[in-house]
Amino acid sequence: MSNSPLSSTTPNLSRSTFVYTTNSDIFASQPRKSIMRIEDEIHQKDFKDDYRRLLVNLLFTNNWVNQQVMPFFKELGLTLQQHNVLGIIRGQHPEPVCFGDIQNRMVDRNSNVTRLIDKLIEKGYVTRDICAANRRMIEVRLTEKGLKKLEQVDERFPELFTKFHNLSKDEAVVVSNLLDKLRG
Amino acid sequence: MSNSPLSSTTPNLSRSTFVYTTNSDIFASQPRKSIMRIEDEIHQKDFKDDYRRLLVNLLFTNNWVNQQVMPFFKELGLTLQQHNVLGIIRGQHPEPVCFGDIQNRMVDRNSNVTRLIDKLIEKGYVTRDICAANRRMIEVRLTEKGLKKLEQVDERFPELFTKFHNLSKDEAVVVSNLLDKLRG
DNA sequence: ATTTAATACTTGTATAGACAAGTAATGTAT
DNA sequence: ATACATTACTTGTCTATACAAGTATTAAAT
Repeated sequence: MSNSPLSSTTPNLSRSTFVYTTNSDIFASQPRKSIMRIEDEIHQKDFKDDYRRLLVNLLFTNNWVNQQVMPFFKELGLTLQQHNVLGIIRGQHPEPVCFGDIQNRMVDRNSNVTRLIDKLIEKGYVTRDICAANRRMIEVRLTEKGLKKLEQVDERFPELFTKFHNLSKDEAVVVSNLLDKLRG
Repeated sequence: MSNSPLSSTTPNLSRSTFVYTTNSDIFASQPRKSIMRIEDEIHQKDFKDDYRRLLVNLLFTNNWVNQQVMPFFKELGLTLQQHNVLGIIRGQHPEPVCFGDIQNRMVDRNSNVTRLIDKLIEKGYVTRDICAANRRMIEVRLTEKGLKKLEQVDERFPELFTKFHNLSKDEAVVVSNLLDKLRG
């Protein structure tokens, strides 16, 4: 290696000694799983502020979540947003849904509903019609094909959730509730 | 309103009755703050699966976090990623850092370091030089201007963290640790 | 010494996100 | 009835992301 202060090739293996123990550890045949704390992940010594650590952890975790979720939906020929929208439309099925309601119920509300629906029409999963009662509005309906696709996703969902099984159900609930509280 | 099944104009006010209580509630002059659960946020009745609720909550919370954070950095003339990179470079200052190390330490590792650094050079916050010892590598260094900008951000950080004060410090630590555990 | 492989960064492209401006339909006020 | 405002969706533009292919330099193998 070079003698420069740069050090790109140093292997990225500095795992923390911080370990979550469980009662059954003594009997475990596998070595205890060490957890990569956010400080190690991004090579930062220590966060002065607990809220700062939380912020960075949320951002970092989001990237991790995306990496778990994106390939899952990609295999199924959907994006995360497209699946989200399909699910919303199914929630009202066989009644139609308008764009505004889709927008309000979306997880990512910055997404452009018009263009998302365009994609879903291309794929044959939904239809769009001008609403007779209010011609500004668009009625979006699920097709048979769209319903089938959603069922196909449902079947494979458990497989996706296993990626989250590092947390117990109770812990998952705790995180969810605290995230609700965080947003206020 | 129209008689169609569409209902875009129904006000979005269906707040949950689910409320976090504290010991001091009895003495509080303000009404207790009701929390918007993820089910209410996205108008979903109930999640069958705790892990599914967690997944949706993580995705939704990420959007919320971005909305808190983006305007903060925008006012300072930076993006979140640009600030992240500047911070990494400062971590080594006055030694240079190469692209690979920046990549490894970034919160969002999908970002294109080349183009991010280009932006930071445009703004005069960093310099880039070919590493003499290994001419494949680039030495990135912070300028005085870059250092000043980071200090300016530091000064205003507490203001950003107040957005997270719906959680106590202890709760923030709990969430952080559980997120570490989630990623495994 | 020359080929082959690996490393470190660059560039291209297709898609998605952020944000503002635009259009058409409807509601409201006089 | 007409003008003005609001609603609901559309379009444009700029930037960012995801992913793949490309270039230059160095390391390793024979």
